[in-house]
Amino acid sequence: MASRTEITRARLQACALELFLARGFDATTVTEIADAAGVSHMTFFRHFPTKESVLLDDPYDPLVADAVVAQPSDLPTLERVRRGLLAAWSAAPEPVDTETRARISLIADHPGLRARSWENTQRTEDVIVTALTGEGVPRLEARVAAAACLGAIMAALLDWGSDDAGEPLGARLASALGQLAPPPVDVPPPVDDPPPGDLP
Amino acid sequence: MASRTEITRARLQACALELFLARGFDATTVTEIADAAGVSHMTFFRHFPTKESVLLDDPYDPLVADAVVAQPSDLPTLERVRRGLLAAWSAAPEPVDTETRARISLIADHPGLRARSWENTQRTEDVIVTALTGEGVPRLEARVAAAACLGAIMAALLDWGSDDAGEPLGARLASALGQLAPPPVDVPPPVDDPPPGDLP
DNA sequence: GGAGCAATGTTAGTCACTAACATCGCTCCC
DNA sequence: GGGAGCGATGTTAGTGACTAACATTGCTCC
Repeated sequence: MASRTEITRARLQACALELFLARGFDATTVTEIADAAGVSHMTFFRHFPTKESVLLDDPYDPLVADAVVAQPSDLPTLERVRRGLLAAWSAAPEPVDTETRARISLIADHPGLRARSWENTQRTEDVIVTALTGEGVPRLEARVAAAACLGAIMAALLDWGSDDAGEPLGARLASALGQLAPPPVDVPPPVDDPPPGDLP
Repeated sequence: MASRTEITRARLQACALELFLARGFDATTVTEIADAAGVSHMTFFRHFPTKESVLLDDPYDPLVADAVVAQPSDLPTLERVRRGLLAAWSAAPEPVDTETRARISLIADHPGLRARSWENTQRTEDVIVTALTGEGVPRLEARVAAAACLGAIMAALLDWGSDDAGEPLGARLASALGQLAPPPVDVPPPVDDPPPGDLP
């Protein structure tokens, strides 16, 4: 059931999105959003801690961590995280309506918002890293695997936001993570890394 | 030669770092930094556009893009970017003094600063992506490769910032990028991705 | 019908950041 | 040597995000 506060919250989000699309994020003040929603600016901040968060409140799931941990533990960590994220998405793909698209577009075209949205991603990263280190995976290894996979996902998401080109989001995400997959056995000749000898 | 403005700028940076370490980033006001440096708060903003930028002004190099493009173009894009970044680092490893360490520590322990520093990384990403797409690499592919590699580097950097543990930074960066390398031919049995059929 | 609580409003403040204009100090040129 | 001119800085006044403290409203449950 939709309580009073949930209604207010939803109206604030809707009015904010509308104003952001009409005038741009920076040119819209919190007071204007609150006025449009018929509340005071204090009510806005009781529902959203910052102006950005009215666009960015993706409740990043802890079940992503479960999906990662559920992958076979003898896989390299990167591959484990990659398959976990793939599994989490196909288990519960987020609905992609016009409004979501508009939100992501706004974020993709605004460096400050892109940066802030990375804060959400970092929370997801933390959840994954905590789950993996709890299983004995070295912390740096877990962090790098999570950051690389989430970086790829973010790139695909923002790329889709700044230019849809008709391709569905799910396909782009799958293709992004596919790039991080180990190659099909023989395509690139196995070459060693350049000698890291002179790294300080 | 150090012009007057360069001296002022350096003093602002030094005073800011000192105050941030003593009281924390949020508890330090720009006016306090300016006072400590013996200038007005307006002078601060003439040298740094934001309070964060006094910590984050890493001039992210365009020669990274050159190093990436210089890698063999028949490699998969991810591997090309990975080797390019490795080459760029070993060609010009950034000096790691106490002050740099303190700066990165401050950033690593502050979610807002971590997010902002991602803005710098995005500029590097843009440079790499522009260079690669100029060579015919599909945009999404270039973005994903750059984001994954830079995500791994950021993770290693912040991990090092939040807990040095004596290991040199260069070793951590090399190990982070090493995780993204194609596996040595046979370790993980070549398994197909889970069927992506139901992706919307 | 009133007690109590949750949501909201009011007011006053701090701080990051900007714009407009004044001043100071150095250099260069006569 | 003495201004002219210019770059760096100061002053002042303002906007807007965000916070804290306290008042008010309106609904629910006894």
